[in-house]
Amino acid sequence: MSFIFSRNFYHLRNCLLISANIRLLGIHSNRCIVFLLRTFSDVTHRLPQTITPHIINLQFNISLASKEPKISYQYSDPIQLYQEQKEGDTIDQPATILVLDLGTTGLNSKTDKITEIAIRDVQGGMNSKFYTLVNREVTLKNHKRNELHTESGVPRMEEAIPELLKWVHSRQINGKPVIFVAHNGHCFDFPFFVRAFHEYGYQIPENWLFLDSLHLARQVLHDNGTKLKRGNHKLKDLVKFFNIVVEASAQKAMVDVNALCAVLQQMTFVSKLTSGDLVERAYTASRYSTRRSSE
DNA sequence: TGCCAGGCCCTCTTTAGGGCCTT
Repeated sequence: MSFIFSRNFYHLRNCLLISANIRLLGIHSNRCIVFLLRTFSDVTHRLPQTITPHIINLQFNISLASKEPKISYQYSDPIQLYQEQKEGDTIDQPATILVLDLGTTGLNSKTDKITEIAIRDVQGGMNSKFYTLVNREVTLKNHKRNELHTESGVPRMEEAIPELLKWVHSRQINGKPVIFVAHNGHCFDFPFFVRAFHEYGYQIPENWLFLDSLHLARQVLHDNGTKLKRGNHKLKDLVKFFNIVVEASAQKAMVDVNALCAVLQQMTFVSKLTSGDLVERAYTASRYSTRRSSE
């Protein structure tokens, strides 16, 4: 039992949420018992060896009272984008595609603050989702969300950026570009994102690219002769247009990320856009930092 | 519901105005 958990305990917990507790339900001395496992030492010291063959269930409890940073790395299913493949070809992934959504205190990237970061790698798999609340010092209008947001476990932006850099690097394919996709990203998410990096002395890596799915939708869905009218390219409109079912979640920004992943998938198939085409349509961070330096 | 900022895009443009879209 210890051997199994020594290899998997933290990995298992991190896949769920860094502040998650693991409950093990088993049979011991002919009685049903529950063990709450917070650390590996709980496994080695508190768990009776006799329970080993009688584990009947594992439960995962998300603890909101934890003092640990609340950055979560979660599993997601892969999103298959359109891939032009001829017989005998091997599939070449030209870039890592990360769908991004930010929560903020308002619309002005110069004066408002990021409060929530949600990113999903369309490749899917273990740790393919990055989610965190940030800037616990700011106050949200929504009282219930503000209670979660101001907890001590919520990292400051300068604490979250190094974790974000490490995570993106872990998703990168052999130094190939990373494309961040966001809806109305040109005017909203990307200026906030780039400005936050500069504010804390971080440079956006040169091979990070940015693609606005609103811009893309207006171009490709119009070119494709769809009946989507001008003024109907909100994320909700696209979700409805493609008959996508959106799952609810307490992680508000991740709901939109999941929706945009599905929308992006549909758009690439409707317009036969490969990942390589997305790379060609993406911009560098200088597009969003030029305005800042000229102020 | 409308406001907030601002880049994009469309229309009636040519010089500009206004709606879209994001929290």
